Amino acid sequence: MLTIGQLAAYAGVTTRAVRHYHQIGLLPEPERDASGYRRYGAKAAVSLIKIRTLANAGVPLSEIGQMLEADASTFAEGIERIDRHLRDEIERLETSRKQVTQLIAGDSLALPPEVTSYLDRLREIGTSERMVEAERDGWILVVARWPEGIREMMPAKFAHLDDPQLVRLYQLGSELIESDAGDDDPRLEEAADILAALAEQAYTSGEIDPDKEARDEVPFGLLDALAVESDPRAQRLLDLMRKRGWSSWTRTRPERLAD
Amino acid sequence: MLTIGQLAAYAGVTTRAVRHYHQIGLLPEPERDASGYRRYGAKAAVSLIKIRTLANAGVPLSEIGQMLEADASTFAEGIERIDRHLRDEIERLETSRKQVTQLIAGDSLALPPEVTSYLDRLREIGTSERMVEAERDGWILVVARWPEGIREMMPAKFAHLDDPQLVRLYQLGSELIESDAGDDDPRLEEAADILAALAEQAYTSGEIDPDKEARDEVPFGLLDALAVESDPRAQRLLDLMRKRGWSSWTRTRPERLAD
DNA sequence: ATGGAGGGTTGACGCAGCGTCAAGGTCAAG
DNA sequence: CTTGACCTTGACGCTGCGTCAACCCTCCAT
Repeated sequence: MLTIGQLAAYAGVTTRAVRHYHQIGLLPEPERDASGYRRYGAKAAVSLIKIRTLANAGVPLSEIGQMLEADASTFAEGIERIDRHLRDEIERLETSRKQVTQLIAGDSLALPPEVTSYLDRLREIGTSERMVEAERDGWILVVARWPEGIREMMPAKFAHLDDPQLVRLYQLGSELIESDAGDDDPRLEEAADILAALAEQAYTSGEIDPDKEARDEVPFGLLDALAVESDPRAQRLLDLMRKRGWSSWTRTRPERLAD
Repeated sequence: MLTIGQLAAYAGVTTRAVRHYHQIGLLPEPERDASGYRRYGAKAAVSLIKIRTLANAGVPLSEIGQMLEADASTFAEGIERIDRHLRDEIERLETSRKQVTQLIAGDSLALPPEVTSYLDRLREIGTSERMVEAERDGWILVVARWPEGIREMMPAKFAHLDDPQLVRLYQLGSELIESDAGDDDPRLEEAADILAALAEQAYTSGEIDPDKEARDEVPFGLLDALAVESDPRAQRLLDLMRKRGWSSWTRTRPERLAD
């Protein structure tokens, strides 16, 4: 006759686990000896080992009881379910692992490689680190909203970097964000002019679909808000854009107000 | 400004999750509006998305806060840890899956294929189903104790089945276990004779190492107990073996009492 | 103005599978 | 007789939220 400790050791589990199985009725409570100790026979050891085998395989304890009582075909059916579940779980972890290894590269937290390359390009053209970080956070919001569409829009974004206007814009942004210039800095006007010009280009070339963007206002609002939260002077930039007939600098759609 | 529901929807989580992150201090509580509603800015959305990215990757919430604050090298180190953990987890599940698919074959619950083949062989030589089940439970105990050694001992076991004595023994066992014969059935004596002869053979041929087995009494005791629990008449068999100078039928070692 | 739908608020319990005290009683050995 | 290793029950803790409950707020249609 085994004590609970011996039984547990034999099956390679803790005594707490055994008592837990008793509590949930998975393993029947054995007889007690004179002093109230549980005393186990060999069948208990066999049962416990079977239980652990299924539990190690990921079967929830609540199902193990039925599985051990089931006939062959029901059992096989249960096994099938378990196996599917295990496959799904493994797949989930595999994709997690892929994402995690991408995280090792600095910016890629929550960002696909295309976008991190874009950020690296920004650094190459002299964009300041804080500006890149602001840009990165913006992309995080964009990717969260259009995880699929991101791939198709990136080539155009890269191409855009050949435009000296855009390069100048990032330069202005870098200077401003690093400086303590006030709301009245003339570079804000210059930035607004460039933004308006770029918006005009994009709009007339049909690159922007106002209807499409109208249906998805939230992210644009968030992007504007993010800019202002990152640097309050962005508010002034938004105002300047509105004066020029654009509802915001990220939501490049002419407003009715412009009428 | 977003409500908690809008924020949650944007990041693809539930409001409960967001509130949970507040509770544990992972996401700072935002300002409230006049009616006490939480109002979120864009930075909260960015933070929440970052949090979910790490959480989806399997990072415990308790570590995410530090990881997001950490510098690049500390972050990379954390990622490394996470990745190792993911690898281990995947491996664990893979082995579970292997075990589970083996379970589909009937007897293999907690048993390696060598043993299930052995059980199938027993069926072929006419061993009754209940006898096979008893044998199977015995093997479960054996495998639990010597998971490594099982592979090397099985060939000898298979070879043993060529011995007509052993075949007869399983036949006797099958008959007895299926019948309601009493303690005085002469077949018990016959079985004891065979067992004693086999034990003698094994002992003189050096197949058994008494010292080795002495160090590991528990499993032998369990096997004896299992037999008796499966069929009380096994007790009589044990007694008969003891009379013949063997301490039990599974623990094939001569006792001092035999002096 | 009213009522209902669909938000929001805090508080609390529930889940799986045990780990881990706490506060004792028991057993075997020296 | 003591000591240390075991046993007993009971209860809380952990992770990451899900799910009531009971109530308040806002907006829209009537």
